[in-house]
Order: sequence, then structure tokens, then C-alpha cells
Amino acid sequence: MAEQSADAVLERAAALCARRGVRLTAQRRRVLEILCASARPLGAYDILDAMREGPRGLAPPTVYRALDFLLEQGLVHKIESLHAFVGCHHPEHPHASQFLICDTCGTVTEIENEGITRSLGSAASASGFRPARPVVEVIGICSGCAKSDPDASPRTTGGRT
Amino acid sequence: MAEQSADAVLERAAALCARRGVRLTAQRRRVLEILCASARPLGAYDILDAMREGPRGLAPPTVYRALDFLLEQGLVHKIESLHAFVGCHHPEHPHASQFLICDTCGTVTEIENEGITRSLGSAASASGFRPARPVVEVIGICSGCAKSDPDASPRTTGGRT
DNA sequence: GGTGATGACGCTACAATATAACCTAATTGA
DNA sequence: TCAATTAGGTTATATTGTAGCGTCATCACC
Repeated sequence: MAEQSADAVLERAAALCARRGVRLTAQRRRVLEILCASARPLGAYDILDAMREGPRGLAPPTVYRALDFLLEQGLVHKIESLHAFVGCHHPEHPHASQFLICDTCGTVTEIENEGITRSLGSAASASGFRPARPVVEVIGICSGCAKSDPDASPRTTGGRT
Repeated sequence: MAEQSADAVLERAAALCARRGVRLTAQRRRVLEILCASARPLGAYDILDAMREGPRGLAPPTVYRALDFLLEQGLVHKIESLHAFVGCHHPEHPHASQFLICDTCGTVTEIENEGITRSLGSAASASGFRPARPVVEVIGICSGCAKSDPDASPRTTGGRT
């Protein structure tokens, strides 16, 4: 996510980890760095490739372990419908993960919509369901792409899944 | 989904397809049947196994092709966070797909919450985003599991992804 | 400074999910 | 009936994610 300086995000992540008594090791930091430097979500193997550009050859478990850590700490999010990961902009406070995913240009926008959060909560409690991890991913076409191609239709099948 | 007679669902699916002029072939019907008979979401390879119990040996593309068709027709839904599929209860009218997924017993409940739909819509339009396919999957613990084990904590990592 | 416990990582192998590509068979519409 | 279209069979392979094990680093404590 390039909208904030990656440095700033990294710095805040380090502070957060220190405060929580967990270790932001070199590998974990590197993965976070790569994710923050990307404007779009990256697959685990994309990250792996990026890390291999350095000296050493790494294997998938290294990346997945770093991602597990970063997910637990709320420093990155997983986009389930893309099998991909993005850096989080505001890891300081817990929040639902809600995303707008452009099917044309691939950019992902994290939103924090109180209405969605509230509706989800009341829908869950109406059925006695105890929510732990909400996944909200709206796939569609972002305003930029809609403008440049007003007739664009999503690659995604149907509209009624 | 066993809450409605699978026969009834199948019958309505056939009628829908006829009305739409698309073909609910034997393979497609079989996949839908298997999904409707299951109380829980099934992976593509689970379906494949179930289909292999008959005479012939089938390959993955057969199942994935049938699933693509059923998804397009809104007869099944994909649960992104589980890489699995469920039959849809009310394919007649288009609807957002919203699910409560129990992390303990694995059951998936499809809900249709007007508030969620509305919030998603307004959040999207606020950013000029044209939504095509909303993915709403709340992972947590269902009321039944919460009752039988009040301290159950989700298998899912963290609460703050 | 040792030392044992724990956590992080390298590495190999493999499991699970999904698709490409090509060909044959069935169905449709004229 | 025949050409066009759609569905399905088959092989191979791509993509995503884990298990399991050994080694090294770090930390708490003596």
C-alpha cells in the first residue's frame, strides 16, 4: 500500500511489536516491507519471489510463517477471494477487515464502515452466533476503471453468486 | 443443505434452468444433488469423490465445470474462506451471499440481511465503486457450539486480521 | 559466563486446490 | 442431415498451502 510512506508503517509496526513483546524479525519485517511497497495485493509466492531477489534462496514455509505472524499481529490482511495479502494501514486499533476489490485494475481499498460492522454484529447476535473474524470483500469495479471504461463488466462470473 | 428437501431444490433448479434456457445436465444435476444432500460445505474434491462412487472415474475439470455453471446460475455459492461450496436455498431471486460459518462444527448458515446489503451498497457508492459480487463470511462460533462449550475459542488465528 | 527452554528459520517433501489444452460426443437450430 | 455450438473426458500441470525435522538464535535463569 503506497498511500502511506512504507517507512512510517514499518516504524509503527516495530513500535507495536515492541509494546506487545513480540519480535519483528528481519524476515517478518521484509515481508511487511514488500507488502507495503506494493500497490496491490500479493500472493505468497509473489512475496517469495521478491525475497529471492536478494542473495539467498528461500522456501515457501518461510513466507507463510512470516505471514502468519503478521496476520496474528494485525499488520497484514488476507484477501480470501484473491488468495493474496495486503499490508494494513492502521494496525493500532482492532478493526473489521472490509475491502473493495477492483476486478479490472486489481487494486484493493480497505474501508472501515461502521454501518457494515454494526449490521454484521446484529445479524450475528440475532442467530446467537459469536463472530470472531468477519470477511467482507466486495468485488467490483473501482471508480477509476469505471470512468475509463464505462461499460466494463467484471471478469467475475455472474452477479448472483 | 438438508433443511429443505433436496428433491424440492432440485426440482426448482430444473424449472429455473428451463425458464432461462440453460441446460441442467446430468453431471450438473449430480453435483447440485451432492451439495444439497450435505449439511456442510464440500470441497471440489469431496464432490469428486462422491461422484466417483458411481461407476466411472471422473477428473477435476468435470466437477469444476459443473460448479462454474451452478455458480453462474446462482444455484450454489462458494465459501471463499473455506475453499468450499454450498447449495443455495433460494436461487429464484438474486441476493447477496452472506454466511455465518461455525469454526467448531463447520456448519454454514446463509443469511439475507437487508442492513448488511444496504451498508455495503452505501459504502461502495461513497467511493464510486460499482459492486458486482459481495463476499460476506463471518467466521465464529454458532449458538449450538457456544452452548455446548461456552469457552470455545475459534481455531482461527487472532481476532484482528 | 554457562545452560536449558523456547522461538525462529532453512529445507525437503508433499497435500490440496484449481486450470490449460486438446479432443470427442451430444445437442441444437436451420 | 449437417454445421455450429456446447458439454464432457482426459492428461498434464499450475498454484496455493503444510508437515515434519533439524539447526541456530535468543532469552531467562542460575
